[in-house]
Amino acid sequence: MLNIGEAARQGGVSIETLRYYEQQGLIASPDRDANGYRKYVPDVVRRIRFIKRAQDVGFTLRDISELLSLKADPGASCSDVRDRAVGKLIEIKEKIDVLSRMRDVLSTWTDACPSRGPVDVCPILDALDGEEEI
Amino acid sequence: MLNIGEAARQGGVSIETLRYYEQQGLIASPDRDANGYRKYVPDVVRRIRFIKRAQDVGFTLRDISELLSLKADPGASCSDVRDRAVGKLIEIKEKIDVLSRMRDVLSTWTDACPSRGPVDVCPILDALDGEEEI
DNA sequence: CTTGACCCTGAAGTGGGCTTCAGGGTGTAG
DNA sequence: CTACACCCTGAAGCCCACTTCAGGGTCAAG
Repeated sequence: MLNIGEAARQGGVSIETLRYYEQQGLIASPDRDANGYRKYVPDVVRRIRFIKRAQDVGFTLRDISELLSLKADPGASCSDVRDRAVGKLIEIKEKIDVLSRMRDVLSTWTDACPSRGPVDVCPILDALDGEEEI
Repeated sequence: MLNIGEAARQGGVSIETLRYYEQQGLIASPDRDANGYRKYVPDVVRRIRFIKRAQDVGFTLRDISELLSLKADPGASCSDVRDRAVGKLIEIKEKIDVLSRMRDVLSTWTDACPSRGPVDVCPILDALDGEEEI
């Protein structure tokens, strides 16, 4: 059995984060010691890492909550999980598209800027101020 | 002269947003009519669009504030502006990199999922649960 | 007995960019 | 006169994932 500090260390999160996860229902409320301290089964570390890995690929805590429900539900199918992953993939691709467009515009602008001279002839400010649509 | 509704319409933002920009110092407090209504010079529309365009390429309102200060400062140089743009470009590229990695991992996972069968044999959940680092 | 590391709680704060709310005044058409 | 669109203010709420705060208890070493 692990106290919260040990569980946090092994899971790679802070103690506060762990309490937050519990409050959000991502981790079951553990039993308590006589002194009121949380006592975790070692398996909680696996759960924490699940959450972190899911976050690393873009899932929100709300998403992860759903994934954990599916994981625990014998009636759930693999395609339910895949659907969430595909949905997230689409979200991420959209974000990449938006950011790529920003990058392209900014690249054009920084390339156009001579990097010297006063701001009243700055092509970047001109672009921001101008009538042309991006 | 424009009242706030007209300025908002022409700038493509909401009235509340305009008041918020004023509060944040992005737009100068306009003169008021006898009834207390804001009266904008038509040029405010250009300012609003500057802000929106800058947001569109990834600048935060804080960044935009700085850009506007540079724009108004005769002592500022073009390279000051370019530096912010280059910094933002780097930020954006980093975000794209992070998202691209997420996309690649999720792609691998969704490709590996047969999309049928129960969740206890789901490769996506296995990956999230597993020991392998992403 | 004190120090220091650990644990507990509920509530509030953070950042970013708004939006919403509560409670009002103004202006004009019919 | 009434309906309706428009304007005003300050404060609070929203999302997300935490972090920080205030104020306290527990426990082992020296």
